[in-house]
Order: sequence, then C-alpha cells, then structure tokens
Amino acid sequence: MEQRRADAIAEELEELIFDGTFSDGDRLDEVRLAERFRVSRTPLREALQRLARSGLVELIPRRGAFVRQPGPVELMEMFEVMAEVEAVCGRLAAVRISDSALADLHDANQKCQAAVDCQNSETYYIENERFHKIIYKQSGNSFLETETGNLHRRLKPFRRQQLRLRGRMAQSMAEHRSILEALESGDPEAAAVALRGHVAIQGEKFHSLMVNLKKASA
Amino acid sequence: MEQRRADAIAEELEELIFDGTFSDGDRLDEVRLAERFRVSRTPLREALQRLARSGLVELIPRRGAFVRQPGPVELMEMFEVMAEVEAVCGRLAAVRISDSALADLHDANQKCQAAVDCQNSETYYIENERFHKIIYKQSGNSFLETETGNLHRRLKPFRRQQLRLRGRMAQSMAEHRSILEALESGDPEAAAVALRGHVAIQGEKFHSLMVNLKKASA
DNA sequence: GTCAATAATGCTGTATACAAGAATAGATTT
DNA sequence: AAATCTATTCTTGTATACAGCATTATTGAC
Repeated sequence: MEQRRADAIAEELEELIFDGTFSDGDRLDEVRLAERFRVSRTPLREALQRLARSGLVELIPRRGAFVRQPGPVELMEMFEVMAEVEAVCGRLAAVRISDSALADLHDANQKCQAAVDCQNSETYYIENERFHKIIYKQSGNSFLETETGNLHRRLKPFRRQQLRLRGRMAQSMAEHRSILEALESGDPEAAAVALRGHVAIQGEKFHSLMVNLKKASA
Repeated sequence: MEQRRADAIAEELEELIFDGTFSDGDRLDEVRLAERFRVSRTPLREALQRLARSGLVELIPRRGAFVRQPGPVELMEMFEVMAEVEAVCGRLAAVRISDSALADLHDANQKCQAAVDCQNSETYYIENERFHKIIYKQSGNSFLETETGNLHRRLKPFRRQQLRLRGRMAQSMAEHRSILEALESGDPEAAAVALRGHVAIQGEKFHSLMVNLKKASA
C-alpha cells in the first residue's frame, strides 16, 4: 500500500484536470474528492499538496485548493525557459556525450523518421521524447537532468497538440539533424543554438495555436 | 493561524538541519518532532513533505523521513546549473532591462563596494543578493525569476562560507562590474558569459573549500 | 555457536472526530 | 429599499485513534 495512495490520487487528479473535468479556477472540495476516490481527507490533502508543488493547483490557506492552469503568458515563459534549459543541456552534452549515447540518438532519430514516413504521430512523440531525454542525461549533470525532465513533463500536455500542425514533424526532423551534427562535432555553442531554436519554435507554434484558438472562439 | 503552522515548522526544521542539529542520514521521527513543536503529527507530516519538495529530506514510504544533505558531487552539479541559469537570466535581461533597474544595479553595486571597504561581509551578502535578484527579475520572465530564486535559496547555506575566503569579495566586485557593463551595452552573450563565470567560480571556490576541509580532517 | 524464523514492538499511513475560520443568508436598521 | 451586522452553516486545519508493515529481538534448531 505504502504512501502510493496519495501519489496515485495525485496522478488521477492530474488526469482529471488535463481532461477538462476540472477547469481553471475551480475549487477542489476535499470532502467530495475524498468520497470520489473512496479515501479519507488525509491522503487527499497530501495529494493536493503534491499537485501544488507541481503548480497545477494553488493552495490558499483556509480557503481551499483551486485549479490553476497556467495562462498563455506563463506558458510562453515556461517554453522560453525550456528552450534555454535544453540549450544548456546541449552545451554541456556537446563536450561530455559518450559514443554509445550518440548511437542511441541516431537510433531514436531514425525511428522518428520512420514514424514521420508512416504518419505515426504517437511513435514520433515517444521517440522524440527519448531523443531529448538522452541529451538531458548526457549533460553529465544529474541534477540538471532531473530538473529539465520535470519541466519537460509539465509542458507535455501543451506540446502534444503541436504535432498536428502541418509539416511540423518534418521541420522538427531537420532540426534534430542539426542538433545531432553539433553534438557529434563537439561544438557546444552550435548545440546550444540548435536546441534553443528547436524548442523555442515549439513555444512560438504554441503561441500561434493560442491566437488561432482565440480567433476561432471570437 | 492558517496553514502557516506547517510552513513555520518547515522553516524551523530547515534551520535545525542547517545548524547541524540533524545531520545527513538522520531519521526524523514524526512523533518526537511533533512533541518538540507541540503539534500533532498531521501538520508535521505536511511540513516534512514541504521539505521533501525542496530536497532537504527524503521521504521513503513506510520507512520515514531522512535528512538528505546534498553530497559534494550534487552540490557541484547544482552550482553548475546555477551558473547556467544565471547566465540565461543575464542573456534575457541584456535586451529587456529597464533604465531604473540599471540604476538599482548600480546602487546595489555601490553598496557592495562600501561593504567591502568596511569589511562588512553581512551587508555585502545582502546587497549582493539584491544585485542578483534584480537580474533575475529583469529577465522579463517571472517563471524563470521564481525558479532561479528557488535554486539560489537552496544554495544559500553553501555560498555563504565563501565570503570568508581572502580576496573573494574584491574579485567578486570586479566581476559585478563586467556584468553591469554587458547589461548596459545590451550585449546578451557578454552578459551570459560574465554571469556564468561569476557564479561558476563560486562552485569552484566551494570545491576547493571542500578539498581543504578533507585535507584538514585527514 | 550461529543462523533463521517467528513474535513483539514501534513506526508510518489512514480514518475519524473536533475546533476554528470564512462565506452566506437573513434580519434589522437607517 | 439598501446596507450592515449577526448568526448559521460549510469547509478547512488539527488532533487523536486505529491498522498495517517493517524492524528487531528472542528463541529454537542445526
């Protein structure tokens, strides 16, 4: 059983928030949620605190827990930081990466390409993630690796929609290749620039998505 | 009263860990701590989870909470990330900083210099912190500002000891000046390089401190 | 004498009961 | 009629009681 109770509940709640069951600003009633998950308030409160830690809910003392989806501005900020942090990973990895990791990157990239050819966005998504996680690890800094992974995870639900944009996967592949080249030639600045651009463009794509969404709803 | 109970306890516990009352690997008994703070286990557990979030304790399910001081390797990693993240702040701030913020930086720097002249390391420490926090804010990215501030806070107890190193404050002042120049001329790369070097050197100073400590104890 | 197995103790994780504060609704006053 | 104050109710924060798992110690067997 362990403490997994709170952990499992936190994950389920996360899903419910992403699914839109609870939307921004909603108050999360402890009692009702406790009934829903068939647990007492104690583990549920711990789950809420876990979510507060990752920024998904805001805990206001004596008032309750409120769903706090990051707004467009904050999302852009997070994408900007993601781009910079990945650039850092790239710069460090360029001089620290192992040969076997380079081989793994090639492998992930080839599978990405195969996914593009098959129009299989699910596989592409998975291999793309593997590609990036290899770079995090090869930064040779496990603290950086963990923190970058956390931010990556937080942005996951927002990055996913972009794959549907026409031509995005092909463009992304080209960027991957230049990243790989920079890493292979051991050029820190080139790797940093390539990765920064690669991730930053996701933020911009996301931005235009938001704008179009607004236009559509107006 | 609010939920501040857990927050206050978390801070006190943090102090106790930094003071050495609890050292690395110590198990934190919930019942004894609850008695010590005159509260029940419930708010104390919340405090422990808060500390787990900042990485000071490790929560092992069904085993308890253990003090987890970062080891030398992890500390070096954290300093490296700190240097890179501050460099990012600098690069963004170089093109976004306001005139009034530049004036504030000058002011903080002058007060730093005055503190060096007076051999007042306490004041130096405070103004130095202000100097850096202004740059975080002027990155124009409040998410980055918050995250950088968090890491800064986490490294606080380890950075403090370095000020005692002979000549460190003077050297630091020179670095501050070059940072300020880069920001004033709006040169992103120069600002990034200056800040990275300024912070990275703290990690190296810390490293040599550790080595000396080891030599002394051997 | 040593190792293993079982029992007992002590801790964490969970539930429930209680207290205090916040929000809302109703009544009274201006 | 509107606004304010008060009282009631609902919710959060805290304490305590209970259950389950881990650790340790003791006993028995090899």
